[in-house]
Amino acid sequence: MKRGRALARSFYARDSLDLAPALLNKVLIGRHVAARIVEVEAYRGSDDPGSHAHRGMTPRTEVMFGPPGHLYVYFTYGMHWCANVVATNDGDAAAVLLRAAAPVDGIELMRERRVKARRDRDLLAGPARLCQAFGITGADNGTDLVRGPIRIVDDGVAPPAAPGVSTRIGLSPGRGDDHPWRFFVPGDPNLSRP
DNA sequence: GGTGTGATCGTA
DNA sequence: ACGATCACACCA
Repeated sequence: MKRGRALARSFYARDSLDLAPALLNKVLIGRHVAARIVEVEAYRGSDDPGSHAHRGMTPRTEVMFGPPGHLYVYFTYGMHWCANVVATNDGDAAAVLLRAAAPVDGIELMRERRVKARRDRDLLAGPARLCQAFGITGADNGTDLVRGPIRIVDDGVAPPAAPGVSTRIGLSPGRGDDHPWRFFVPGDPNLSRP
């Protein structure tokens, strides 16, 4: 399932606000499926009240403070996994939440993993749905995106020249919900919100 | 299309 | 107590 050139460590080694839009239209590959990233959100550290890392490093957020190009996977609402790409923030935390993607390969396997999806556009439209379709769980926390088993590759499709930008989803008022740190491919049918 | 609600448990 | 959510019911 080789669909393009693997992203090098240097690609991830930048601020999350810079990395986030650059990840649009890249291809996430792993566990016998592949999908084009169409929606992301940037999270930062001590200066971002919406981030898990806002109050400093804990066992859960340790990976977010580590080297770039690794997965930060967290468990939420008692039942869902969500995946982030670790960026760099010079000793502070930085990561990009993968919020939605468009199926590229292995769509039948995605349907098997996402039995509750009513239609194909629901397979990857949301951070927890994306993880379910890829089989990503807490066991993948801290794994290296450069080495696998989950990778991101560039297949030649450039990020949108003018990405959609909005505030982040799911944050309580006052928790950095006014920062325009969500980026998406405008008009893509697989977005978590239309 | 939109809104409202319950599920379910690790983290702080 | 509360969540970087989802599925389903219901209304439009």
